[in-house]
Order: sequence, then C-alpha cells, then structure tokens
Amino acid sequence: MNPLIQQFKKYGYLNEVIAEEVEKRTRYFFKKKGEHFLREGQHLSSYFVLSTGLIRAYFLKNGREMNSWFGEENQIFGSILPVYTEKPSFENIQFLEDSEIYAISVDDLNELYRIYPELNLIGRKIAEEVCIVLEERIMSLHTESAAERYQSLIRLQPNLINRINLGHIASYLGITQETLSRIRR
Amino acid sequence: MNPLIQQFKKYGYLNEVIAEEVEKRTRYFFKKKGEHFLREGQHLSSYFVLSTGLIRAYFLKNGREMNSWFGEENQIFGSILPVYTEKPSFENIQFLEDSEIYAISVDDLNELYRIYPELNLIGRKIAEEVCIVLEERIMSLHTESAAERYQSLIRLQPNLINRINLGHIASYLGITQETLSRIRR
DNA sequence: ATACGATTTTGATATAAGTCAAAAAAAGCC
DNA sequence: GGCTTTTTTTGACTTATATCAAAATCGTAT
Repeated sequence: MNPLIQQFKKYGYLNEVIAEEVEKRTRYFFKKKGEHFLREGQHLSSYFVLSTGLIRAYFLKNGREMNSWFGEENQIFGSILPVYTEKPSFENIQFLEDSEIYAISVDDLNELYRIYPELNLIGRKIAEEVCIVLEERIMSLHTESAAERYQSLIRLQPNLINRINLGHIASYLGITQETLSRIRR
Repeated sequence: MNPLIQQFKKYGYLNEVIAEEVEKRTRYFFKKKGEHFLREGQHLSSYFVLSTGLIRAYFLKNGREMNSWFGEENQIFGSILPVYTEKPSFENIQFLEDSEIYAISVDDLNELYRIYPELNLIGRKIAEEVCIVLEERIMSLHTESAAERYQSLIRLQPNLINRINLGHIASYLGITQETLSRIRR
C-alpha cells in the first residue's frame, strides 16, 4: 500500500476498489536535493506524500525567494490553489534533501471524485484539516512578534529547525536572517 | 429556498431531497448591531449566511480584541476549527449591523454528510475555497507592508471600508489605528 | 590538515510601525 | 441646536526589525 493511500485512510474509510484505483494513478519519483518538483508557471496540480525527504514551497517577491511552507515525511500536501483559479501556479516546489515522493494529479483525483462520490468525504476532511493549519499560520503572522513566531514554529514543526538552514526559516517567518540569528542567541 | 441552500448550490448539485433536509435544519435569527452570535468558550459550530447585515470574528490577545475576519451578505462562513480540535472556540462572533442570519449546526451537517454522502462534494468544495481565501490572507500578512495590506483589503473586500470603522480595520490588518489613519492620508 | 564556499553571527545605522497623549471631527441623542 | 460620546487625526518619542557591511564559523572535498 503506497504512502498516499495510507494518508487517505487516516481521514476516512477507503474501500479496496477505490484504493486500487488510487494505486493505479499514483506516480513515484526519486529526486535529489536541489531539484524542483514544480516550477512557477507550470500548471501541474497534485497531492503528494514524501516517504523520505524534505520539501519547501516558495514564491518570488521583488526578485527574492519567500518560503511559504515546508513538508516532511508522511504528511499530505499539494498545491490546490491553481486548480480552482485556473491561473498558472506562482508557487515553486523544491527538494531540500534527497526525497522519495508519491503523487496523484488533481485531474486524476477529480476523475475519482466523479466516479466514486464517497471519496469526497476524504477530500473534504483533508481540505478542512488544511484550513486549520492555515488558520494557525494566520494567527501567528497576525498577532505574534518575530521571536514568538519562531517559538510557534518550533512547537508545530520541531524537526525542521535541525534540517533547514537559517535563511530558509527566516524567510518562512517573514524576517531577515540577521534578525533570526539574533533571536536565537 | 433559504440563502444557505442557495450558497450550497453554488458548489455542486443538490437534489430536492437533500435540499429539503437542509431546509429543515436551518435556523433563522435576527440580531441587532452589537449582539453576539458566538462567544468565546461556547462550542456551537455552524455554517451560516447573512441575507442582510455585517459580522466580525475576533479573539482576545493580551486583553485586546483582534479581528480575524469580516463577513458580508451572501457569503458562506463558519467556525469550523473547534469541531476538529474538540477545544472550545476561542473565537467571538459579533454583528456590526442589524443582521438576518441563516445557520446550520455542524452536528446537523455531519448527520447529513453521513446519510447523504454525495453532500461531501459540496463540503469539499467549500473547504477548498476557504483554503484559497486563507492562503491569500497568509500571503498578505507574510509579504506585505501595512500600506500594501490595506490596499489588498480594498481590492478583495471593497465594501468593507465604508461599513467598518478604522479601529476594526486596523486590528484586522494587524496594525494600530493611528498607523492606519496615517496610511489613509 | 588545508582551503574553499556556504552559512551564521556581529556591528552600526536606518526605517516602519508602535505607544502615549491630546486635539479635532463626526455621530448620536435629548 | 447644543451636549455627550465615539471615532479619527495629529504630534512627539520609542521600539522592533531591516539594511548593509564585514567577520567568524561550519562543512566538505582535496
């Protein structure tokens, strides 16, 4: 059973028939550190899971890279936004470590939603859980100082601190790396 | 057909049977300006729509009110978070104008999801659309200056500026009202 | 061990936004 | 219309964080 199906099963019952259909449409990739999964402008939406590795999503703002999120092993994530807006993605997705990735395209997934409507239960719960994560991030950006945001990150994703360099973390927090260095001290 | 059902129908097909069941479970309220719909600590999750009126969600941070969002007519919104975390809501919801509100409790909705699994399609699309709105807010808080965030608000919800006082808007933007007053000038 | 590039820290200064206090303007109310 | 309360603006000063420059440290390949 591939890791993507394992993730789906966390959110609701997935019968054998549907699991088999997801399996058929799942693609496996091995990518080396530094490679990109998605580049800005490509319109390749998908949900995916890493069995090993680490990933970041970033976009360009005034020519500067800004990290929007990091992903570790056994979390489900994806770029959903472009699917609905029909705009090309402004998001870049890059591997920060050698990674094994299992992905299903949103086109394939939409086909499965159509054929097996009960799969929408899982899709709904995933989206609702994403909402909660996004709300926490909003709270953090809205109300916390730079130092507090750093503490929140440590609380929510403690492993990241040891796997990701200071510049990337600072950009995720919306501060400069000099400021983060001073906070750490 | 109540406004809540109208909103649901924007996201996908809703047959007569299900629409009737939603109708039965919809509650109507009239609330005067200043009244609360939800207060912190109450665990009454629901989706709702205003046919007339204006609403704000806020929470307390160091004894100070911080606005997290505003809602106008014919938008669907709700406090979903507490349902999943099983924690009491930290969110307060208050009417900024006399309002007519149509609400369905999340308990009722979950019952309908169970009986009519095809309703999950609509639930999924609503949650996915909420994700997009939240992502825009994150981008704004993450990358923009106070003045730019004010411009973004004007772009996304232009009516609010005329209906909501400066203090509330400043708190939503994460700045003081003195700063917003200076930005406006 | 040495040397190289990448990453992190430190220092000096600049800027955006906050704080506190008060005045001005607008909105409600009898 | 005049009075009170709320909202918005203005001013002086403070603080958090950014910027620019340089030094120190770390990681890794030779």
